Amino acid sequence: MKPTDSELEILHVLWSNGPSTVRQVHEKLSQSRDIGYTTALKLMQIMHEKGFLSRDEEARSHTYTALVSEEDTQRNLVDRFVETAFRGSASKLVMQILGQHKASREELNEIKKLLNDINRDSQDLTD
Amino acid sequence: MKPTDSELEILHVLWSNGPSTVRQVHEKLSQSRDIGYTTALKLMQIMHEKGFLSRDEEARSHTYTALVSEEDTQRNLVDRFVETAFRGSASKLVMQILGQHKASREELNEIKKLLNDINRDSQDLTD
DNA sequence: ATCTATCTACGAATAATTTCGTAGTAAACA
DNA sequence: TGTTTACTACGAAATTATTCGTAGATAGAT
Repeated sequence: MKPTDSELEILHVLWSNGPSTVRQVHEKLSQSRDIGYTTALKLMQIMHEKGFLSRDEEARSHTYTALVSEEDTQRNLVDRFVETAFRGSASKLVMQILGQHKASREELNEIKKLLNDINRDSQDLTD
Repeated sequence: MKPTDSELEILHVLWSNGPSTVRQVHEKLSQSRDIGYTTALKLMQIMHEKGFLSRDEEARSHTYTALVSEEDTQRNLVDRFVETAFRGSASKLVMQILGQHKASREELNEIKKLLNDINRDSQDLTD
């Protein structure tokens, strides 16, 4: 299933900080936007019901852990996004980004390296 | 403003087929999913209110035209998507797609060409 | 002229998301 | 021990998106 935008915010916190309590997540979210504590709590409870998070109820303040990996989730989101926004053309999306100069020179070089690796397998024709 | 998924479907029809009536759009949408005529009508009326579409009311069946371009819209959507799903890292998104082998060899070569053009301006270091 | 098909407008039901207040409980502290 | 603090659970309001039915008007066909 697809996490909502708010749910993604929470997943990002858990992915970078590891298992956390509601308070820890709320503190993090508060840095970037206005959000009440019980709002964060409710969201995490719903995510638990949905199976996105596991919950350790040993301590009074429960500790939540992401059950979905960042990679899998992003793969899923990208698939959907390519479908709805680019009618299935992943390369059109890539071209769109690269054309916008949204990547630094280092990043471009990294991407190019990756491309070279891929092309090595399948007979590169451009160079 | 951000078009919803349903609105995007309609925009795609108008982008590829040009100005169309509700009936024409509905016929196209019906090919890929179940949707009532008045649902399509309502969606297009709302999109008109939101400023996504213009409407020619000369004839009894109104003709709608997209007021936002495919390029601008996709740029916008990509920006949002990179922000919410990849915490701002466009290159991570690109790597994700390329790593998935979602592009054909021809597409990969096209992308590589584009990268070469970009690098030409800013002193390529990888080759 | 009447009937039928087609169109728009509009209201409203449904569902999903986001938000927070309140209540109740347990821990920590004074 | 009694009070304050921190936590969960729950209900519910507000918002947005999606859906379609019905009503009314207009054009075209018989």
